[in-house]
Amino acid sequence: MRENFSRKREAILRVVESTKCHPSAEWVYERIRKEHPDVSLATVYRNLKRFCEKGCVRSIGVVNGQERFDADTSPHSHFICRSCGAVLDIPETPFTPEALGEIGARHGLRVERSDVRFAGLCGKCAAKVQNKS
Amino acid sequence: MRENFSRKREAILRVVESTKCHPSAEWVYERIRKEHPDVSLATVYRNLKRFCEKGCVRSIGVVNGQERFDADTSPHSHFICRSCGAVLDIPETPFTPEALGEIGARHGLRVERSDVRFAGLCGKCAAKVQNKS
DNA sequence: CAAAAAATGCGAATCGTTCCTGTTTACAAA
DNA sequence: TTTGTAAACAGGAACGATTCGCATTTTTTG
Repeated sequence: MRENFSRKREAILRVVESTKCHPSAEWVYERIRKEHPDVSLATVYRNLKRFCEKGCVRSIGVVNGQERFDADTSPHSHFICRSCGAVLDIPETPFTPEALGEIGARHGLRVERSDVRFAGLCGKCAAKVQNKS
Repeated sequence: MRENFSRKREAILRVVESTKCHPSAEWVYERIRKEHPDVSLATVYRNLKRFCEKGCVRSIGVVNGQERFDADTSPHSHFICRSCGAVLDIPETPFTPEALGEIGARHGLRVERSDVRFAGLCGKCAAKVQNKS
């Protein structure tokens, strides 16, 4: 049985789950308003935070001043284009849970997770830069 | 010959270079004011941004809402304590420049860098949690 | 030293996010 | 169906980090 889920909460989760663009709160808000014009931005923020706490959504950190979210909580990394801000999934994940344990032991820490962010230019932006010669 | 360096700019860079705490702009501001009480917060921000552009300082991203900086630009990773927010250096760096090239080729991207963030509890905070049993 | 360029201080503005408060909704018991 | 209660919500105010605008000061150049 699913948890307590109000209509709007469910709609917000569906929006996050239905995209691979790693949306910001604002993006989710714009999108949700097409179906539910009476949802407030505060509700989007509240629920995104709640989903992260419950573990069904993951924050992938702040990109250009906005926090970005991902409903795919399986292990994977991200690439961020420094030109257009796009966030793409990258399957490579260098550290196994055991490796995290070893690193933690070596430094006297309890390492729970690792996040890898690649940065550079996505295909489109790399092409644009080329053409400016 | 070093670049154009005003007195205050130099002082700000020295502060960043003199700590391993991966400071925020606010931290640098508080610290610099002990020697130069007339430095403004805007100048700290302006110069941190400039140092990042010049490459002599690196941003290590946003931690608890504040951007954190590191004057050690050699390859290394970071651990962030989810309880106290401390940022520690971790020598492990899983991707060589060649590996980044390969990953980029595989996905049609120009991958320029990778940043690894470990998260969990630092020694002190792990101990505190233990004691709460 | 004078003129031009660069850097700064300070307060206002911006922007993402969170908080506050009165209202609405969901759900269970009567 | 009505009533009571807790959770969720809307909307706007508040907040905090960062940036901007512009007058003033410092540094550089000739």
